[in-house]
Amino acid sequence: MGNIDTGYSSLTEYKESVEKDVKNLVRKKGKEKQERDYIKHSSYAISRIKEEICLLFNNKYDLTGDTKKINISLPPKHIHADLTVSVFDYSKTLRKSPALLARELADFINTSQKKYIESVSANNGYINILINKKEFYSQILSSVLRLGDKYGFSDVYKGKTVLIDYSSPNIAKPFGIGHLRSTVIGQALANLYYAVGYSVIRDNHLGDWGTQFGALIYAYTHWGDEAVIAANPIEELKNLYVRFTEEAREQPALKEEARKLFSQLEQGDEGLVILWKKFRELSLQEFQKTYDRLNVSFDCMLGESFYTEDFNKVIRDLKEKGIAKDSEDGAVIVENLDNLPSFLLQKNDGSTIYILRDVITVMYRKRVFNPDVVLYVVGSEQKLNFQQLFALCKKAGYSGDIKMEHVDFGLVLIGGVKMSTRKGTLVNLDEVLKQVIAKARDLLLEKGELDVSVLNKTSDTIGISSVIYADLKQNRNSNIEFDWQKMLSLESGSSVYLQYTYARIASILTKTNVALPFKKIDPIYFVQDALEFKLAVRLSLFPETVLHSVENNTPHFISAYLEELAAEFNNFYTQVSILKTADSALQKSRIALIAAVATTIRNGLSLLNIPTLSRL
RNA sequence: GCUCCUGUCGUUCAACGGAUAGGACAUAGCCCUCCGAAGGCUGAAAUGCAGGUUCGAUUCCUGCCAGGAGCACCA
Repeated sequence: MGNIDTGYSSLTEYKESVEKDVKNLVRKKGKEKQERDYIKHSSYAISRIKEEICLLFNNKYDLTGDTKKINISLPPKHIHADLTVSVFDYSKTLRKSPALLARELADFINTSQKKYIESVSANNGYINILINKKEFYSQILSSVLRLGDKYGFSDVYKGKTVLIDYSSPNIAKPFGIGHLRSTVIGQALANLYYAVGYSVIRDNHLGDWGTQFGALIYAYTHWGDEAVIAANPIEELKNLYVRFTEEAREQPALKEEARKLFSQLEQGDEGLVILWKKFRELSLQEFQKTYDRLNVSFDCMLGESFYTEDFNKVIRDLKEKGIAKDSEDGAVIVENLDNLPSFLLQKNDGSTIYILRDVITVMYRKRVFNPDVVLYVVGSEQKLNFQQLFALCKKAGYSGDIKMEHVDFGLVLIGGVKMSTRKGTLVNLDEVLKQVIAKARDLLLEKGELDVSVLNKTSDTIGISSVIYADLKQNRNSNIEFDWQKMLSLESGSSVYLQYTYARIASILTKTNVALPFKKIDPIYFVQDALEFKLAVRLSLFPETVLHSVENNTPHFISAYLEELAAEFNNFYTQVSILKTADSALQKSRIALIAAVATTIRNGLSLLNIPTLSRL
């Protein structure tokens, strides 16, 4: 965080100051790991059910005994049951037909002693479960309300460390809607991994090094206008860069100039370092505004510029290991690695190229953070590069047993093709936010009765949320066709639906004078409507959903879950009046239920880095 | 040319190899004197084509078709 303006004036000083920040960070994370309170996953009601099933299965057949492998979910609508477990996996290992196995297991379970399960029935390869409602219901509600904003968290990955490399915008280029994807997916994953017990290092791997800076320096010194830049830094730096690429097309010699300048920068040329530092800081100030709006934060911003030390040593080592070699013109290349296309490591003028800096980054991360997992949240167009990077690091022994994963995502397309800065088809994130906030504001004014002081804040929150949510609700790997109308939609299927549901509940709770969170709920089962119990069962699956989402790096599992939960609540809401419930014990029980729903919606959205409002 | 990704209602997205393929927008209707209608309820509407694997395929394999991305001195 602290390396925006540390007053350095040379590359050496810059790196020293960053090193110091990193040392503090490592200490801080170590301490946090020690002192953090973890919530036992086994304490959740759903875990107890799974354990019971697991035990019963193992009593009948000698199955693996791993609770994690029990596949539990809600049954489809037409099945009358609370939960369902499939036996397909076991049917393969036991070489029995799914239908027969399910029947045998169901019969066995029905004649055994049970605590949480009332009874089961077999259907095809499924075992449909009726739960001991009294026991289960009170356990779920009390755990949601007791844990509050920690409901859904667990200790499953306690002790593990993950480093997440995300956002990583390029200096001197506007923050496009494409970078939003890496930023919001990365931030959601950071929240999710933390929730299941990981120690999380959030690293913004800035694109602040490379030949582009040679180009930028050339453009700046030849065409730059100080006053224009001061007025609108990023826009002007972008214009300079665009002008450079245009002119370089006419005169290829300019590219040579840019390479030369970058090479000099890399060798620490004082004048060039000052320019580079200026570009970097101007950009970071702009980026910070965007991060603040999105409520995104990092533990460190170790850009590419930080990983250039000792690259000759690495090159030498890779050559000795027979992985890299000199090409005829003096560059360094890697050939025949795992059948991947060969690639360049170092240019023939001795300066570094991105993949070499990535290798050094891996080594640094291994040495300093020693993570179990590293996630690269980067677009799918870089898939090949990561295959090459991972293969090289593995072969050279640089990554040890770190699990490195490219969490790729599709492009944001416009008119079916990739957005491009040069073609001017890049949609600026600020522009999107501006419009969506204006739309939210109009809508709020239409609904009336909001005083101006909260109007701005609320429309900001709604607008920004819906942009984040639109991205996170879909599977990462497919391309997104950018569509203004869809982007500006604030109806069902947007974050507003969830925030609206939350606000509805908050409103009821205010009217019943119940402050959230309330600590105690009577452990009595008092359910009149079938929907109440169904809601509770769905609530119990939230911790499972969080885990599932982490295991697949898919934040959209959370949004899907929340939308189903909200829909079920809204249905309940139209059928039952909480305020008019005559029986006071029943009313109390219902209040606890909706409070638990609200808590879960809030927690889920918060994992996606989206805030809730008690009033829209 | 080679490699990878994606083809699902009109549109845009879901669906660990599993039960009747699910939502949203649009569309045809219904529901506010009643806890917030930014809501709820009821319709119509889809797995690119051809084979294969098996108890079962939108999902896995092969071929074809269509769209997108990548393939050394950019990142």
